Formats: sequence, structure tokens, C-alpha cells
Amino acid sequence: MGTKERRERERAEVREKILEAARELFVSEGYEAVTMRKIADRIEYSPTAIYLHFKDKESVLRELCDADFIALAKKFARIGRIADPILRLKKAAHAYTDFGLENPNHYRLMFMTPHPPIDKEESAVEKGNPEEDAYAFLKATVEEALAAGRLRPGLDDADLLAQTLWAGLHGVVALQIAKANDPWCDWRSTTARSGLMTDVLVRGIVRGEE
Amino acid sequence: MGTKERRERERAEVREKILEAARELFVSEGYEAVTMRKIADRIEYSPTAIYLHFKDKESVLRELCDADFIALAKKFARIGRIADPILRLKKAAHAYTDFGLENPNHYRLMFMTPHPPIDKEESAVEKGNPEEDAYAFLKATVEEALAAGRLRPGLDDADLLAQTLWAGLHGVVALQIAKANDPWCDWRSTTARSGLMTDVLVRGIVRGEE
DNA sequence: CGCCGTAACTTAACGACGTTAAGTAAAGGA
DNA sequence: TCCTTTACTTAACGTCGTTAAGTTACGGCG
Repeated sequence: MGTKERRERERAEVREKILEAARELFVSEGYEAVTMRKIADRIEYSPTAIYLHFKDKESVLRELCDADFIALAKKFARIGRIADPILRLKKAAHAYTDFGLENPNHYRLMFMTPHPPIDKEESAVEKGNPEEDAYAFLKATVEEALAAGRLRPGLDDADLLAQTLWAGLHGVVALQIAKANDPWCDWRSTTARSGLMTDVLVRGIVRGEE
Repeated sequence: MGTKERRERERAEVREKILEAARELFVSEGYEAVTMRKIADRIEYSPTAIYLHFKDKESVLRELCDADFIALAKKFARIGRIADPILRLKKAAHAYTDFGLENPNHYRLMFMTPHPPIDKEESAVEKGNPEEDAYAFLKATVEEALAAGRLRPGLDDADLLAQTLWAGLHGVVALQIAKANDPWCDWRSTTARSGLMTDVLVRGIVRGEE
């Protein structure tokens, strides 16, 4: 009796179509453009049908967001094989800014928009697992660099270091997304900015002689 | 015949009351809470009265924003007297993160929200004047450090350097605002993070022997 | 003084939004 | 064949930014 399975599959397909439509709207037109009614139009359902699959609009966006967190972590995982932790940090920095600059709308939702604290572990990302959690990857690499004595004396807190490195890269991406069109200052190229940031951060934390 | 002057003054007073009410709502309840109807309630006018003084909601927010840009620049200007450009950079960094962390809602509007490109020079801030333009202050300080030969060889682009320093500090503030409530990682204190960031940035750009 | 234009404001309304309540139709097991 | 469950739609509510139309008060001018 495969009817139950078929029902579930069909349900999952509609769910997937909703996510797909939301993602397209989101990528091409930005956060504000994602409207329950527009999503519904795209998949030729009524707006309220979405509520049979998602609690509210926020849930739809958060699900997209979660998928992106995992995509980012996967991107990092591909770097994980590099032996030298400092070089690995540099490569990860490059991957991070690339990710943000290539997916500005996603990045904005992921890192630039305050969300209500994510209550339970209903999030799809498995915290602490470097394969799915990009922060865990970064912290693990910092710990390796620390253990190998590659960093300046006085630096010993892997979390603090990871958060600072992250913040530096985030600053480059976030300013680009929020202020790139602002003629306030003569913006240098994103590659120049992210390159110098990586350089400055690494030089700022490694032992002198490198 | 001072009637015309009185009319203008009364008009300006209402305008100021609108801004004041908007600012209060904005600071205490965040961006989303600023509603034309709520502003109107606070000053005991009808919602549409606001449109006699401002083109739209965006204009109200942008006016608040402009005032904050000048406030930030004024905060910087008080630092301007420090002779040593590197020390001045450090002090400015501290002032910047303080400003952002103390006024998260303003900071978010100023630096974390993409705005339509500001068409004309109707902005209140006078670009290029370090007294009103915080970026100009930063760039001028970097230029001084460059001219004094205090920075690493190879670094010569004051704009690129200023943008990178700014990005680093922005990253600390912006991550705090957007992600501080996220249990994703064990956040270190904001003072530790902004302190290390300043330290890392400065060490990353100054000549080795300092 | 009395009219009249004008400026400041209000009331009413429009269309769009997220979301909920109530209704409908189909499909599958008994 | 009926009945329950499931998937969906239609209608509606309250809120939003904003516009159009109406009202009231007041200073200038005959």
C-alpha cells in the first residue's frame, strides 16, 4: 500500500516548489520582493496554501537560510585538507568573501539581518560539526594554528580569534552589500579590499618572523 | 510683519516634533516599529500630516540618519588633536565601535541597510570635510601615517587602507548587532572583540619594529 | 468690516501585505 | 456507499504606506 508514501512524496514536492519559488524571488529581487502572494503566483497555488507547509513567512526564509549555511560549510570543508593552518585560513577567507559577494541577498539574510533567537535545535545545521558548521571549521583551524605555535604570544583564545577573523571578513562583505552604491567614498575593488583584509588579519595574528 | 516668520517657525517646530517622535520609536523599538501612524499618535497629529513635512517614510529615517553621521564625525573631530597618527587611529577605532554598540538601531540604519543611491547632494553631511565626514577623517589620518612612513612598505593606497580599517571595525559592530543573540557560537565580550580587532588591524599595517 | 485665497490639517480611502477562519472537493479505507 | 481525512481555495481581518478630497482657520486687501 504505497498510497501513504505517494502522498508524502507529493507533499514534499509542493514544499520544495515553494522553497524554489521563494529562492528565485529572493535571489533576483531581494528580501522585500519575497511575498507570500508572489510565491503563490509562481507555483500557481493560492497564498494560503503555503501555510499548509510552513508556519509563516519567516520559516520559509529561515529554511533557505539554513541551506545556505550548509552550503558555506561545505565550501569550507573542501578546503579542510590543506595541511598548513595559516594557508588554510587564507583560503577559507577567500572562500568566505567569495560566497558573500556572489550571493549578496543570501548573505544579507544570513548575517546582516537580526533574527529572533532561534529557539530550539530545529535548525538544519549541526552545530559544532565542521562539515556543516562553518564557524566550527574556522575555530578548529585557529586552534590548530595555536597548537602549532604559529600565532603571536599573548593570543590564546580560539573563540576570540575566530570571531575577530570572521568579523574582519564580514566587514568587507557587509559594507560592500550595504554601501557599495553609496558615492560617499571611492570604493576600491572588492578583490583589493578582501585581499588586503586577509593580509592584514593574518599579519596581525601570526608570529613576527613569518 | 513677523507673521510669515512665525508661520515658518511653527512649521519647523512640527517638523522637529515628527523627527523627535520617530527617533524615540526608532531607538526604543527598532526599525520595524517606526510607523507613520505611530509617529502621528505620539505627536497627536493625523498620519497624513507627516506628509506635509516629509516626502515619505524613507525621508524621515534618512534625516535621522544624516544627523547621526554628523554626530559620529563630531565624535571623531574631538580626537583629531592627537598628534601621533597611529594612536589617533586607535582612539578613533575605539570611538567608532563605542558609537555603534551604544546606538545599535541607528548603526543598523546607517551602515547595515542598503539604501537607494542618494541621488543629489541633499544630504546634510558635507562630504570631504573631516569635521562632518567621518570617512574623510579616517582617510586623512591614514594619509598622515603613510606620509610619516609608519606603515608597512607596499601599502600606499589611503582609500584602500581606510576602507579596510573601517571594514574591520564595522565587522565587529555589525556581527554583534545581527548575531549577538545567536547561540551559534560562544561570543566573547564586545570589548574583547573590538579591542583585539583594533590591535590586529594596527599590527597588520604598521612597520614591523613598532 | 467682509470676502477670498492659501496654508495646515483631517477624514476617507486605495492597494498591498501577512495571516486566519470557514468552506469545498477529492480520495481512500470501511 | 458512506465517512473521515487531507489538500486546497475563497473570503476576510487588521495593518501598512500613501493619496485624494474635504475642512477649518487666518492674514491680506477692497
